[in-house]
Amino acid sequence: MNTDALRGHMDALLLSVLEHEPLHGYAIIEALQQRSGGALSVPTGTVYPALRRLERVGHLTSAWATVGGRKRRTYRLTASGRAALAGERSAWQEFTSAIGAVLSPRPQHDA
Amino acid sequence: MNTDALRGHMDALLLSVLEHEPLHGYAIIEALQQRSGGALSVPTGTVYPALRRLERVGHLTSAWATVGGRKRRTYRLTASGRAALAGERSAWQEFTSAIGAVLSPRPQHDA
DNA sequence: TTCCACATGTCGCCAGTCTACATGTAGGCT
DNA sequence: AGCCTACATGTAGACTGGCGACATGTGGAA
Repeated sequence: MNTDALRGHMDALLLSVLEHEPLHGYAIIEALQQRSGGALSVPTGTVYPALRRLERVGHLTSAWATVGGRKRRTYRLTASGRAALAGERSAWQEFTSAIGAVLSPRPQHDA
Repeated sequence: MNTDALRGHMDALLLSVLEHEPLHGYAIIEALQQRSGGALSVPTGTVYPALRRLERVGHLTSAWATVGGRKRRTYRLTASGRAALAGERSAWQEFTSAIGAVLSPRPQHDA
């Protein structure tokens, strides 16, 4: 799976996966894959820039850590990020219900 | 509503709205708006090029008609378009379930 | 020493959506 | 007559953001 249809929903995904625990980029990618049952394979070229963008607008903060000799940049939700997540969730509801309403197969109208 | 998050789902919307009856561009825009309960306002600059693209790849055919002195280009689903619609529908299912799985608020894990 | 998993990052491409503009008819209202 | 709105189609160009490909480096196992 995984067309470029994710467009516009990446923020929601990233914020959601960071809701309960701070994670670093690589772990975020794995978390997305696991949570979606393997359906989502988000490439690094998408995730890292997106994380930086979310930090730039204040929805995330980051901190470096070294674990086992590996450098990680760990991201954490801010209050603003939490609010944004709530907004993304309701936007997602509206979005799916709107598209779903159009897409749902309706029986051929019979007189 | 209506961000550019429609990206990648326009084809599905257009094919779906044409499933049971041929329509012309202007009517398609109105149909999308009605079916979505007013949520979708797709601009002409999106719809007309998209229709032409779908015709180019063989999912639609078009024919001119004059109704009340107005020229209309009426689009109709082809067999290929019907197949594409089925594909779009199942892709939409997969898509929403994948994103939904990530987005759904999960309770804070407590020991 | 080779290879893979871990880990982060950038650059440039590109598809597709949107804004704004251009064009024209029909019909109602004043 | 003149104006406005709904109907109807279309294009050009800007913008956006996800993606593929590349670059870099560590730790550990074979």
